[in-house]
Amino acid sequence: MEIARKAAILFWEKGVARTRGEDIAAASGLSKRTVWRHFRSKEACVEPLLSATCYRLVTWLEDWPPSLALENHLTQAVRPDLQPAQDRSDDIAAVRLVSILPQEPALRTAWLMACAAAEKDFVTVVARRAGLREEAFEARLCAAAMMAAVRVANETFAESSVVRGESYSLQGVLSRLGAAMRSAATLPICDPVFDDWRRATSDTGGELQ
Amino acid sequence: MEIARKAAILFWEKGVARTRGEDIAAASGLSKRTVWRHFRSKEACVEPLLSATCYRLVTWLEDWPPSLALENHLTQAVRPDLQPAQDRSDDIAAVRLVSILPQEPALRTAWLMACAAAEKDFVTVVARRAGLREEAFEARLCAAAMMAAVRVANETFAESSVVRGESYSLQGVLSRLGAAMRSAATLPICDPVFDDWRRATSDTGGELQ
DNA sequence: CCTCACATTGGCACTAAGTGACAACTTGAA
DNA sequence: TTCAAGTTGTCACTTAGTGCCAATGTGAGG
Repeated sequence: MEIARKAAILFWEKGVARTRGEDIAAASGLSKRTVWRHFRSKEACVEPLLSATCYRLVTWLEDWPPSLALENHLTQAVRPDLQPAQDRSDDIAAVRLVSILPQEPALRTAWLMACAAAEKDFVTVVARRAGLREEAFEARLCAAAMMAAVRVANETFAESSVVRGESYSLQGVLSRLGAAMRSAATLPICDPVFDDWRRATSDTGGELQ
Repeated sequence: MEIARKAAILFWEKGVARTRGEDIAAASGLSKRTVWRHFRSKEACVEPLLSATCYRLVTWLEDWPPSLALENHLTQAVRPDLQPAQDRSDDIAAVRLVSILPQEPALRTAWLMACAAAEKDFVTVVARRAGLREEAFEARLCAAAMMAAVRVANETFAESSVVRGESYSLQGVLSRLGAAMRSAATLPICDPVFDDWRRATSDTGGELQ
């Protein structure tokens, strides 16, 4: 993670092409060998940072009470003043990287991989809330569609905030994010969920496997 | 594209790690230099093949008449007997690659990039059908969610057909695909679309943009 | 038929990414 | 203390990927 932060700074300042693996290693105070032991590739070095922003959402949603709607949980449980400063600066670094995706095609692979990793874990949240098994096609589909919404919202947000210099409050971002996720959801999990509904559908779910 | 076909065979037979760029070049009857001129990386060599399957869907949907529902267009316009043999064998190669994604993490980047490329073009189809501009957030969101559905359906299909050896008809695959896309769509474009509805909503769309 | 412009390819030297093997150094439990 | 296991560094090595220039193909205009 420390490596990821250093790599993000270098990528942002010098561009990906002008940053060598050796530079990342030096900036992290490690040997080249150690960097390659941790990451498959140069671009993958920033994946933990990119994943972190996505995972943060997943984490927030992991303790999403069944009785609350998505937007209510997001805006109530996530208190801007309680977010660690580290997280905040990581988010900024991640958003910066996302904002230069169009100029840095190599970074896109890292971004997509980060989203894919978060999606994988998000399946668990979706499956639990919908009362489905994690392998159920319906659960995977819903998680993928919702994460796609998160991805596009992030990309749009990154462009408008970094490139066009507009600024947003965390609450504003969260409500847009919530709206996007809700509209993309393929299962009725964004509204409060009740056990009797779950029980009624859990054995029919996942017919495509 | 020829390169992509040869690379896919090698990746499938020997695995990605055991296939060198030189091997791909030799199999294609080209020099190493030329291969690197066409592709950013070893894994990217198979992107055209992976994109092709995704693009095929996009292409089919490009002449999707406004008056038809998604499933009707797919099952009517796509005649299994009219599909070129080349396309069919490309599809098989692509599905094989998708089926080994869990064992070949390096391939996942190529797969995600291919989906992202198709998504970009799919935005056009969605925007036209919804009467939105291509830059509209709502259009990008819908395209992303639907392409996520296509991706997950493909992954699920690849697993069950290649790994578990089940077989499907093209019609069956298309109807599942159509159902997945419909459920992921965030705009009402899967049902027949009428101009008056489009006109009524086209100027309010894309408010986040 | 020539030839000039332009695009595609190959060859070669080179840089940088990434790996294998082994030794040194922790760290924690017995 | 000692042993085992995990982490890091060094060094040699392979492979990915680029820069540069020459060679070849290809089509338009003379």
